[in-house]
Amino acid sequence: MRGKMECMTNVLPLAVDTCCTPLRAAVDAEEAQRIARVFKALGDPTRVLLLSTVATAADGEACVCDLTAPVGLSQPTVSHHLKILVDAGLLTRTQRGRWSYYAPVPGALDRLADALRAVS
Amino acid sequence: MRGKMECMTNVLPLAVDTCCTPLRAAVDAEEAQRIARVFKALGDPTRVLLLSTVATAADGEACVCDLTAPVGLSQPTVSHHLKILVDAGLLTRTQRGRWSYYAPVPGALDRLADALRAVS
DNA sequence: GCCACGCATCGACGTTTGTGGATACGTTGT
DNA sequence: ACAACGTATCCACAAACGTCGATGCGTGGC
Repeated sequence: MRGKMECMTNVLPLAVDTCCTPLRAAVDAEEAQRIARVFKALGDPTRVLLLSTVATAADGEACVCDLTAPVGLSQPTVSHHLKILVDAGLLTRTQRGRWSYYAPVPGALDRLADALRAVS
Repeated sequence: MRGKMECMTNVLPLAVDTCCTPLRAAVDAEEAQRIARVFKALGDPTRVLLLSTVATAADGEACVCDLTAPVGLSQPTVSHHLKILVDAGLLTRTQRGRWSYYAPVPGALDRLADALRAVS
């Protein structure tokens, strides 16, 4: 942008190149929305804690009753957060007996790190 | 969690090992909050688009007037989103003349990817 | 000194989000 | 069949968020 004199605002369409080059992102609006939806799922400390707790569990999975104590929230709230993580593609839910076991999706965080690199 | 009979809920403190092992996350509550704050900044499609637009700009920086058109929002709204990205440590702001130039913080996204790996 | 410009801040409004209590659903054991 | 248990869903509510118009602030040109 060296040598820029003024900005694109209120510039006639014919003189679009007299100012700044038209800026375009590496991702389009749809992909940005797709990426942001996953990031929003991790935009809450409770969900980061839940994801980390599930990922570091002994068998790589945990049921809801195991997760309420570590985060110190009620069971409906924990179920709510877990559902958001499942919808974001970060956790899976499998029901065995009366319990719902949540486990991390393999490679999901790696793909997220790749998406992070794709932004810039 | 194989051989689990019942959950930790309503279990006497003395019998804590009769059930599941007490779960602990790889990150504590404070680090989870620190990580979530950055992810929350990226949890909006407009901000993802803004970050990508700034990062892929010709000189690695862009002023506000260049960024309103790509996202199709008003100038106050764009300034608001840029401030959030700056507070999250993802962008820097430098004022030259009448313009405010925003540029990505080097290595910020890489450090975020590392934090992502530390979660699991 | 004055005006135009680019940007940040403020005030307001509708929407979304996080949370917990109450409740419904599916499963297990008796 | 029935009761107890673990979870998901529904409802309500306070708080936070995204957005824009109006306004204030600093800079540059006249």
